[in-house]
Amino acid sequence: MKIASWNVNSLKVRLPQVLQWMATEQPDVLALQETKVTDDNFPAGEIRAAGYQVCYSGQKTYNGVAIVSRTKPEEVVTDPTQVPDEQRRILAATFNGVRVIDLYVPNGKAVGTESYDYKLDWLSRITAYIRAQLVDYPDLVVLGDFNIAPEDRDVHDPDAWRGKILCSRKERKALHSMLATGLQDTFRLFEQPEKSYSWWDYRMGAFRRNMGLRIDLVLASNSLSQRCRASSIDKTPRGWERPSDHTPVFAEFD
DNA sequence: ATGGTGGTTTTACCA
Repeated sequence: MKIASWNVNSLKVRLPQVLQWMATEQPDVLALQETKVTDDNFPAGEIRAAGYQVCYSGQKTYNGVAIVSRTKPEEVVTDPTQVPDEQRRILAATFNGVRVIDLYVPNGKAVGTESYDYKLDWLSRITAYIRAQLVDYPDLVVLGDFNIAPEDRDVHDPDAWRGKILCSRKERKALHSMLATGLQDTFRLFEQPEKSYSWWDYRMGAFRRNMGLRIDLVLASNSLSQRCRASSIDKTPRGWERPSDHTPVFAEFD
């Protein structure tokens, strides 16, 4: 079972790239973030015409999550009680007995801002939700745009980013608390190339210069992670014309 | 040097 995540930064703009990537890579599940489309405008027809199922939770202009899949999404949840939030950032569904939670973690803007406090509070609440989900679903994947680089090796210039948004101590501590519920960062279960990143700013030729961060993660529950046989980042779509600023990440399970 | 790029029912804001 191949499970992928991609922050598409507008599904309207990126739908052809999503369909192309799925045709090539054949994931069983693809979690999307920043779809930026309301549910009544969601391109479900095009996705179903390509032979996939889809569920979604969106809003106008900002945020929005969706999961494209081979099999029908079951037990779909958009608003867990632990995380009251008008922003559309969470989508949970079950595929072949594997619980998948798609997250678009708040960016946080800058350390010390109201957005930063919202991010930390949101992370604390979602961790409570994950803890509860693990009781019901031992085979659990939590994936998406975490807007946190877990460690310095996930940052192109750790000294320049030290203490900044996406890298601050409190954000990393919040991610650690989430992992401590019983999740593994699947990317680090395997040997990986150095300087592997999943996001590059559109500005300053960041992709060309590989000035990136690894902030898109596929986490798997301890029991499911024992069946993980690969975890990778596919940089190819970031090099396409009119790309998202993120590239797909994915893990494969036996 | 506080810039720059891209998306959005835009002309300000978020990332």
